Amino acid sequence: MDGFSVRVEEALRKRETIVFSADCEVAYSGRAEAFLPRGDRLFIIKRDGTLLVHQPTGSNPINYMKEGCAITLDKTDDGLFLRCRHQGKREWIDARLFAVHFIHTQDLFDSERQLLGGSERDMSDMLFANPSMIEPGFVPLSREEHTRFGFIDVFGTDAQGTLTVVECKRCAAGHNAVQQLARYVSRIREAKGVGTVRGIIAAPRISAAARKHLDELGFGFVAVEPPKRLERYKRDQTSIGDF
Amino acid sequence: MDGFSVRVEEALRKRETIVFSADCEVAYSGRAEAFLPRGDRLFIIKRDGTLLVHQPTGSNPINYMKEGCAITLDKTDDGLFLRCRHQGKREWIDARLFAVHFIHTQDLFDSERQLLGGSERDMSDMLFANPSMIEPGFVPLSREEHTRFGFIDVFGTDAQGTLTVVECKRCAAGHNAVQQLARYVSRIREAKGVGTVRGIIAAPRISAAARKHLDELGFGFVAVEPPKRLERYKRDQTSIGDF
DNA sequence: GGGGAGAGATGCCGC
DNA sequence: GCGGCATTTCTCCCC
Repeated sequence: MDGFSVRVEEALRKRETIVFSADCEVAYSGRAEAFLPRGDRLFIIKRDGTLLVHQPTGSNPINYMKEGCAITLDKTDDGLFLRCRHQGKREWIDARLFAVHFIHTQDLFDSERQLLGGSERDMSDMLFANPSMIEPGFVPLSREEHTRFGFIDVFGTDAQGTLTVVECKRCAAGHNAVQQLARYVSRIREAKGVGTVRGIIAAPRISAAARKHLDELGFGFVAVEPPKRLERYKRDQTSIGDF
Repeated sequence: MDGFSVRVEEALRKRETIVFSADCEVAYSGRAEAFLPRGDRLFIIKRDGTLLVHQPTGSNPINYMKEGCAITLDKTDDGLFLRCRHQGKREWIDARLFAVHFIHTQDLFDSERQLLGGSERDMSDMLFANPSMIEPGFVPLSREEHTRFGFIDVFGTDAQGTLTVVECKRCAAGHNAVQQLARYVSRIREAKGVGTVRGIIAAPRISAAARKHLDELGFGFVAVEPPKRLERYKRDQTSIGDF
């Protein structure tokens, strides 16, 4: 147990990644309040002051503290505590460690960022470059624009020259998408003094309730799948093998 | 490296928790597409078929697969690959492992669930029990109710007997909160044929834009902090020490 | 299983 | 810093 303290404190000083498992109980206070009774968990401490506590199942940490928390070990008469404080956010986690099963500390070298495709951004790029996917005669004017009316994915004119707002969703559109679209359209109507501004949702699909709402407002829906532009890139990566 | 394969395969068979770090590159395809170039990462595999890939900084996994994926090791002429397939979701992750730095496998015992307080649910419970926090004369009729109008946090009558919908937010209220409230109020007006249904947002604060929208619709705002009911509970827990 | 809404949401960007 | 909005959101609950 003492060897554990020494290793943790040395690794914290060297800003190494720390992984250990322990029989423990955990308390959290901050934006909410939580208490986790005794059991075995996996702890991860990163050099940026991130703390993760994982149970043996589930993809999300049962407790966590974001980058920038101060972590200390506190050996008291009541036992050994791992204390984690986030001064800026007035949050803290205390874990009482009844027994430590294993520990590993290591310096990890990684300067890479992940390349990501198929996002809503990629989708609006695709529609901007291929406006006929929205409808024949559509002329895009701008995309991904932070206007004073809000953040509009694609903005343009239809075959009749009518101003048209396109709201993209990379997955099924719901109420939120309809309400966002309605907000943009009504603000542009007001601001431009134009009675006829069209609204279109572009998404792989739309929920029945949202579709009903959309129809009532006189807006349109276009079925569009998000692009997967990385597929070719990855096929060209011989290093990652065959897919 | 061969010892690594043996340990992983034995741990997968025994459904133990597996932790290892490796110099690797990672590809993902599913809801989106991603590629992560070579670097050191920490891998966690849980007995329920969860895979997490962590970089040395940041609180979120850079790659992950939820519960239920099939994990295999594949030794090819191109090198060693960790392959993770999620048949139901048509998602996969392939990690090419250039070098493994350490590995630990262990069976973890944990049957506990976390007790949580300070949620929106706790907030509406508090307002239901203390209706004067909304306004004098407010009489609550229901809370957290799934009605055919939607999910209404607190529903009741004001001092004049007017039907009133209260929408709770545990943090700052924004546009969504105003739109939710407007939707509930208009549906109840329609359904009951009542012209006068009031709407109130109860939250710690409200954004300026949302407040403007709220005022235009004739709705009200009440500043309320979410309760922290676990504080006393945890103070009573002598086992977790002194706060 | 789909839809709707909350979450200790998180993260990003723009003002 | 706040605000708005996407997210491989995740999670729960109800229909």
